[in-house]
Amino acid sequence: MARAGRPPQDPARQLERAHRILDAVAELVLRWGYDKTTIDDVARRAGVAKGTIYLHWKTRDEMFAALLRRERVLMMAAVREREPATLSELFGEYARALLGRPLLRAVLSADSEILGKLSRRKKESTSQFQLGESFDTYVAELVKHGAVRDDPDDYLMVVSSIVYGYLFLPDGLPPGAKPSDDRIADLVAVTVERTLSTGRPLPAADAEAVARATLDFLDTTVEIAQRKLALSLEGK
Amino acid sequence: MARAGRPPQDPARQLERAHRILDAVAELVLRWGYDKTTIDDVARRAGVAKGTIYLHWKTRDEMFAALLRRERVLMMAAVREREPATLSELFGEYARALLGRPLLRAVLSADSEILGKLSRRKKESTSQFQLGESFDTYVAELVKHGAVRDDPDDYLMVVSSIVYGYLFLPDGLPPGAKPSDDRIADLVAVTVERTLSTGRPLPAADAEAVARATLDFLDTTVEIAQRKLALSLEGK
DNA sequence: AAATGACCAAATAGTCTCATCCAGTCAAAC
DNA sequence: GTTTGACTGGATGAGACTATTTGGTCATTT
Repeated sequence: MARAGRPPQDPARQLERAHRILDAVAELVLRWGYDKTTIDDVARRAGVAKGTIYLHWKTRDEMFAALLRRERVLMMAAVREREPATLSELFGEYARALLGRPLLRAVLSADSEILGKLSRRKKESTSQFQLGESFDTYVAELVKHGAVRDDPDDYLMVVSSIVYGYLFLPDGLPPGAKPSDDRIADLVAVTVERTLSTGRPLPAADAEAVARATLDFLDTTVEIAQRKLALSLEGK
Repeated sequence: MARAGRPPQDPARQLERAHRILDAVAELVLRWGYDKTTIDDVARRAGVAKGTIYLHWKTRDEMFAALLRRERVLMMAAVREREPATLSELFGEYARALLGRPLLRAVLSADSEILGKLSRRKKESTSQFQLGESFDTYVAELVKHGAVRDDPDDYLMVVSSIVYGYLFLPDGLPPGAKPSDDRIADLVAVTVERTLSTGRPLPAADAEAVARATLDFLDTTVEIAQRKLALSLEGK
C-alpha cells in the first residue's frame, strides 16, 4: 500500500517534514504525556509513515531531544526579539519566554505527568538550561561597564535561583494567589535589577555598550542553539 | 508478658514519652523513608509497645503530622533565637534554619525518596510553610516605618520565591557549584534586602521599632506553632 | 488506670501466565 | 533514491492467586 515518493532529494522539503513531525510530537506529548505518545501516533498526526521518522532520527529519544532543542531555539529567539538592553531585562524576558513554553517548563520542573519516565534523567534535561560560558564573558563585560556589582557572588546561581523560585513557587501557592505570567516576568526583572545592579545610573556610552553586549550574548546563544538543532534535524 | 505501669498519670512523663516516640520517627523516616518506617520499628526504637503509640495518636499519619509540627516549632524557635532585626535577617535565618532541618526540606521539596506516598498531598504539607496572617500585620508595620518599599508587590510571594529558589535550585546544579548552607542563607538575606528595602538608612527609632516588630512576629508565630503542637501531643 | 503485645483484617509484595503494545526493521512499491 | 507499512520480539501490563507485612484493636496484666 506504499505510495512512493521520489522528488529527487529536496533538503528544504526534508527539513519542512522534520518540523512537521516535531509539531506533532509537541502536540501529542503535551496532550498525552511522553509515555503515552507512540511513534505511530506521531506518524499518523504528521501524515508520514513510521519508517520516515526513522529516516530523521535513530531513536524515539533522539526525536524528543530534537524537539527540546527546537524549543530552546524558539525560546531564545523570542528573548532576542524583545531586545533586552540590560541584565534584568534579559532575565525578565527569559522568564516570560520560558513561561510561554509549556514543554520547557515541564522539563525544568521535572513534571512527571508530561515527561513520564523521562523525568528521572535530570542530568541531561537540565543541561538545556545551562547558559554556557558565553554568559561568563557577558557578565565580565557588565562588570567592566559598571552595570552590576562585582561582588564575589556567583551571578549565575543568584539569577538562576531567582528565576527558578518565581517560576515554580507559585505552583505550590493557593490558586488565587498566583500572579499572571507577565507579572511574574516583571517581578523577575525587578528582583534581578535590585539584586545585581549597582544602583548608580549608567553613562549613556556604557548603557549603550551593555545593550550591545546583551544582544551579542543572545546572538551567540541563539546561534549555538541553532547549530545544535541543525545537527539534530539533518545528518544525525 | 506485660510489665505494668500505673504511676497514677503523670502528664510530664507522657509528654516526654511522646517526644521520645517522635525522636524515633524522625530518625527512622530520615534513614528509611516514610513508607518503610513501620509502627513496630518506631515502637521498638522508642522502647514502648505498639499500643502505647496509639494512646498518643489515632493514626500513623497523625503521628507524622505531630512530628512535622514539632519540626516547625524547633525551626521557628531557632530563628527567634538568632534575634533577626530586619526583614532580610529574618529570611536569612529562616533559610538557615530550614536548611538545617532535613525533614522540612524534604516536605518543601516534596522529596519522594523520603516522603514516599505522602509526597502526593502537597496541599496539607505545604501549609506548613504558610506564614499566616500575622505576617501581613508585620509587613504593614515595616511599611509604616519605611523599612520596605510600598510597592504593590505581593511581599509574601516575592520573598517566598527567593527563599524557594535558593533552597532548591542548587539541587539541579553541577555538584561543585553548590554553595554551603551558610552561604545560601547569606545570599537569601542579601537578595531580600536589596529587593525589598528602600535603600535609605533608617532612623534609629524606626530601626528599633522594626527589630521589635520582627521579634513580635516571631514570638506570635512560635506561640501559634507551639499551641498546634501541644494539641498534637496530648488530648488529640 | 496504664501499658502491653498477641491478634486480625486489609493492604502490599511476590509469582506465574497470557495478552497486548510498540520501537525499530526491512522487503517491497514507487 | 525515497517512502512505505506489515512484521517482529522484547518489553510491558492485566489477571488470578498466594505469601507476607503491617496499621490498628483489645483482652489481659500489673
